[in-house]
Amino acid sequence: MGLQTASNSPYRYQDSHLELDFVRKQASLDSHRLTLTRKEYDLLALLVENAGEIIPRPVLLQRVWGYSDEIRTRTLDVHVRRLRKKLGSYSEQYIETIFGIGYRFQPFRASQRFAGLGASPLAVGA
Amino acid sequence: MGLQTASNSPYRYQDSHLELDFVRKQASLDSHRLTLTRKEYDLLALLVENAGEIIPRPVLLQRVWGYSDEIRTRTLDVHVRRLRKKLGSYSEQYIETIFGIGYRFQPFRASQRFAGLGASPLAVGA
DNA sequence: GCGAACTTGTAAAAATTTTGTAAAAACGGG
DNA sequence: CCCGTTTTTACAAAATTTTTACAAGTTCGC
Repeated sequence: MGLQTASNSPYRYQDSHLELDFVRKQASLDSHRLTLTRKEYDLLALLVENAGEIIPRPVLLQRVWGYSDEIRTRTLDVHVRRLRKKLGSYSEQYIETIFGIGYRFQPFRASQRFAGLGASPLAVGA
Repeated sequence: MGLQTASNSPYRYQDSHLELDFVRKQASLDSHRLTLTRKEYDLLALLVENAGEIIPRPVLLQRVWGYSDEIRTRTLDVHVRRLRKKLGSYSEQYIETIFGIGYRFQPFRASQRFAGLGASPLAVGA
């Protein structure tokens, strides 16, 4: 055995709609190639690599743009918007805005169910 | 491991219009001999050998010209242009510009590719 | 609930970067 | 020298990125 499927390779992300190849730096949505600019890809890749986790704005600006905390810019918002556009109807589910903090990528879930009865999905610790 | 169909030798590339003989270092388009200069051939051969893969500009400049990353030159662009000219009407399909990264040779296809992400070894690393 | 202060969304313009192109200059073997 | 090849130059065109300006949404104190 020892077979490693594409879906659990560390060089690749895959869910039912979105696919990312971190080596070739390419993404596809529903088996259709997504044409992303460099910055768009970098941003998406960083979010996807940390799927399920909130990435604060300063961290995104640091890791994708190399910006220190002092710089005031709206380019992150604009890039998020363009990414969402290219993600089409899934964008709302994929890229989540954490107000006052940053953004979070969530893997696709077929049924947008709330996380059971006990734990609130809003418990983000911020 | 890469399958090798019987019709293809590693010393030769062939699709419905373009043919390259890596041993004789000759190319032909629609069965008509292409007269390429040495650099033109080297560039085309490198692209074709990695068909379907993006080759970053620094890699092309290194492998064809021996240039290190510091050197600023436009000779790659000029050579790509001359290659495209000699490839005639197919040039747009064959040699693709990956903005901000490099170039990619695509084998001729009557209908444009639909596939998502294929697994392939050559790293982009840009 | 209301409103001020702050944050994010959005569209469009502006700025920047990258590539395309033509032509001239430089190179190099014969 | 010649002549074909290669490289540089200078500018145009294209693509990307950032900024700007304002709309819309959120938080929080009162």
